Amino acid sequence: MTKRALPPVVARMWGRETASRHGPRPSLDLSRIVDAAIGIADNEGLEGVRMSSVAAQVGVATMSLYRYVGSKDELLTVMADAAAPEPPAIDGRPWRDYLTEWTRANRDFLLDRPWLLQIPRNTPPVGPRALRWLDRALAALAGTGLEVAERINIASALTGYANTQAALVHGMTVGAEAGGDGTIGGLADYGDILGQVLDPADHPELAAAVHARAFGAAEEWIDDADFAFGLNLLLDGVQALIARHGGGAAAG
Amino acid sequence: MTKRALPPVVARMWGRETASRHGPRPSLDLSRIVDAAIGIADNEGLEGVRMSSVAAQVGVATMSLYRYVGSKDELLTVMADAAAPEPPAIDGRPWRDYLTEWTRANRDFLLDRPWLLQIPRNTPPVGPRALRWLDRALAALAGTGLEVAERINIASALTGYANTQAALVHGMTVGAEAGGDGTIGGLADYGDILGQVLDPADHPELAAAVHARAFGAAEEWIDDADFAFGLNLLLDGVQALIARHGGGAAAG
DNA sequence: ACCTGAACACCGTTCAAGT
DNA sequence: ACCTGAACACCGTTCAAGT
Repeated sequence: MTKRALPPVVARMWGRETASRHGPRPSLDLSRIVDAAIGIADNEGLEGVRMSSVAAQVGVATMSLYRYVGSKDELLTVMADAAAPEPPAIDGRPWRDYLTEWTRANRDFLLDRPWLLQIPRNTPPVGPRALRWLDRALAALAGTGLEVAERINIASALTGYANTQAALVHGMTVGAEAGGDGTIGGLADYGDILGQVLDPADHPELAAAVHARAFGAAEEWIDDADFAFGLNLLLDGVQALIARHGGGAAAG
Repeated sequence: MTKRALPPVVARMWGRETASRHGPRPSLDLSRIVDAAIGIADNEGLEGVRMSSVAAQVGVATMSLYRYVGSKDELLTVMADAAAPEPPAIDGRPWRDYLTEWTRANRDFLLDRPWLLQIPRNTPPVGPRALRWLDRALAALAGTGLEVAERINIASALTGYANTQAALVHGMTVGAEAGGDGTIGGLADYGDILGQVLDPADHPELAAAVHARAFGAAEEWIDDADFAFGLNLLLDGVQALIARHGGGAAAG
């Protein structure tokens, strides 16, 4: 309410830095730094992103970066917003069609840049990109008669779902790689590991599932069907809610 | 299928270390180390967990820890499993009642130990505790006629939801604290920030929502109602699925 | 086989000058 | 006001001995 000063990271993400009056002009801007950092993360993963490597990439001394970013954490926060693509266009589609694509696109860009999954998000969305994603989801639900708070909750549940799925698929796909030392190398392995480790007395249901090779079907376990399954759970719930409201166009 | 050797972390989590034949007996075991590390994380947050601080806590040299843990990352992985409580007991309750409590309990222990949210999970669950949680969810759905794969997917969607919600609530509650420098200090701030930053042309729906003070209602925005809302979205979806299967006891 | 001290490598960040 | 080199602090991990 009280119009407090914006937190520094937020100000920077929106280009709201108080412009400096005199003295030499800056030789960089934040977006060049962020793009360089994103490029490094794409190529080498998040561990490749060091203040020194980013600085080298843009051709300045490491220290110069601290003119543009308060800390490495801030840099990561800004990267996380900038690395997302624009949300898909609505084009007048019914809410369910659109939100299906929206959620899928959300998951997909996380899988394209799995290092995004490693950046801890301690706040609700504040960056322009993330807020544009939220905005589009709200717009898609505009005709449904749902209240704003409900629509926000739905969008947040869907983002959460996209995140969870991306993390799961990524964890299964990559397996033993930089970072998680000697972990799991795909689904066959996973069932195998569970089989070796489970105590039927302690994990009866799982032991039965493993025995029944529920994890053996491997390839199709991770594919799109599972994603659609959970997503439709959520969207069915939304649809039921809309119906209960006696609301607008509950097309699908 | 091929009964590969267990990844070292997994072996350690399940106490499957190959016992050593002769020479001095170990002066520690993994669980003492892990408990110490958890204690530190509870008191000081995850940054307080250093190999040196953990070693000091158990009274050995830093280097000794590497007898029990391959790396700090491994230690974190083991901590993440050990820090979870046991899942709630089913007591013959109908699936919907139980899964509601299950998901809520899941969120709650994450909020009790928010440092768990910071530990990146690159794999599906492999620890005994996490697998017991999964097992109980499968058991609760046993009478519904759903297939194992479906039940696993449901459990995974629910854990994901618990995680997302915990992260959201935590991010909103703590605000400016160690780690996320000068970020958001609660919901009033959030609405305020959005108000300052949004461009109505670019974020029309959100701008309208902020204008209508959809974020101003503050206190109740984050409370239990929102959690229940999204959860019921999911559970309604599950219920619809069960009904479609023409399946068992869809009580709840 | 287990424990340990010293040493190394790496990296984020502070500081005091420079222009 | 912006850039920079040197230096500091911190911490995970390797190594070579010790028992």
